Amino acid sequence: MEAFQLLCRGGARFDKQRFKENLALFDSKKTASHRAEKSVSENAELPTELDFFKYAKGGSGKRKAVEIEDEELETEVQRKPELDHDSNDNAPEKKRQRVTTKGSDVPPPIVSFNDLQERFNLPKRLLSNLSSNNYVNPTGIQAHAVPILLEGRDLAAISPTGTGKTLSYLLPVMSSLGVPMSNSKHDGSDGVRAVILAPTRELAHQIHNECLKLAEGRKWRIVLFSKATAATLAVKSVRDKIDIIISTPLRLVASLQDGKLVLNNVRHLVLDEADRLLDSEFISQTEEVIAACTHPELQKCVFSATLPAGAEKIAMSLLMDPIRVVVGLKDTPLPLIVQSLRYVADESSKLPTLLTYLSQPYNPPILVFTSTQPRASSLAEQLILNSVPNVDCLHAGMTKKEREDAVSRMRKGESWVMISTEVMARGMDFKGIRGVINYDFPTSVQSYVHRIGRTGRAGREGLAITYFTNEDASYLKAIANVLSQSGSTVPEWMLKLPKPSKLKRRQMGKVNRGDAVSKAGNIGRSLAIKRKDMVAGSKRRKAKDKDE
DNA sequence: AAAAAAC
Repeated sequence: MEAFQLLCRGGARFDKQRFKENLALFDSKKTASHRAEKSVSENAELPTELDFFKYAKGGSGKRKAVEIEDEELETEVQRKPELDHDSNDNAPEKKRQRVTTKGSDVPPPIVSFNDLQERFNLPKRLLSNLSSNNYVNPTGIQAHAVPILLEGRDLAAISPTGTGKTLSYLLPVMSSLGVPMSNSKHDGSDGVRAVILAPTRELAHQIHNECLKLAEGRKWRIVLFSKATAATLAVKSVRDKIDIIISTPLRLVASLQDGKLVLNNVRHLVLDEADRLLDSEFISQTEEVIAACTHPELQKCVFSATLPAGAEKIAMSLLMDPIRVVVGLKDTPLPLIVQSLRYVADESSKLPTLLTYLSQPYNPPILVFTSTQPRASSLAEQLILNSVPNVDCLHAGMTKKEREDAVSRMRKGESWVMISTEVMARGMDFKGIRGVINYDFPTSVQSYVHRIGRTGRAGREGLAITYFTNEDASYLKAIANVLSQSGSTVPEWMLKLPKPSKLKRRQMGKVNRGDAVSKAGNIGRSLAIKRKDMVAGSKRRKAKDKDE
């Protein structure tokens, strides 16, 4: 491991001169990356039926017409504030991100953050913290979600990657809490008042940072839950002064089971990346946290860029009289991400293809996704051995410190090529990421959408390239559909590929996509799934108890 | 379905 780190350092020298040259090159020739990619294709022998570039002349012609400005987005929001039906069947050529809401008595959206002061008496400090952190105008999801949450309603919010979901729940939660627990005005009810759940440590950390920005100037106690903080919170007098806990589910569950944490005063529970937190691997933990939040005035909300039908049903069953807000088309990436699919024949041609790509001028930093931890490590090693500069690696098999260091290098712009696993796929907001390469094909539509959503954030452009081999053929159609739906040009033959079996379609999260909102009675099935998961969860817990 | 992630 140490040897690897040394290698990493050695290979990771920051070559400012080259960096400058690259930037200069790219400012004048925006299409160079496309050309670089095309020249690579000469290396590979393509079977005619898989010759992507034969069909994809000019790459993303359709997409160029789609220029989304934040301002445009808002006018759209103002014009159509209260549409009352699902947008799933809308034509994909809709250029702008539109917002659809569903539910009873939906509060109207805000136009500017200042509206919040009149309508909800938002603390002045929060408003000034917004502007001092350069939050000027609310995004579509913020305009809709903030008033809904401030009215105390439960909410399911679906909005594309990089559209400001975090602020959409932090702002109303902090406003609703009103006065920090440390303030002497509080002596009645004691204990943690808000819990925010996220699926990875890195994401919890990032949410914590955002939360601290809003907290500036007041004595909020906002805790990024970890082993260390869990120990200090075992003391009731400390715990009772906590305002917000941000955590991964399992960390909270561990403390709950130890009896060292009580959540019976929690008034706000947020599930970020909700579909992930409700999937079969996480749901028993998530449910345990939800069950521990016993306060009758508990407000719950779920946020994600994707919400497959199964997860949506579970989410809706958790919420009380919920409002559902969808920005854009569900399970669809932002249109300002230029997406392409790249045929690489087989496993052995992936590395040469990537090396060629990285040997040409490209826009750093880029994020490269692999399917497993060992593949991430060894790919990073290979790139370093091949003298690729500023290569970095991040997966959950690394130590906490290694992970933190990698994130900080990324934030500082020191990494040009970050090799990672799914751990980086969701929620992480590295503003500068120019491109994403799916070195290994994503295993679901949701994974694809979240992975490429690491680029093209907050109105910036981004590039997404997905390698596919012959082995990935059965999943290709589903991903090709995503490209097509979000306005990228896709070769006809990909869309005409035979439908994968029903099993495969379910794997790709595509089943029931059209009629996602439970018109049909699939509730029995979803309950069955839920029960199965709970049994699995309790079995796991029992096994754990035995161990201890 | 499988890997990853969560402690």
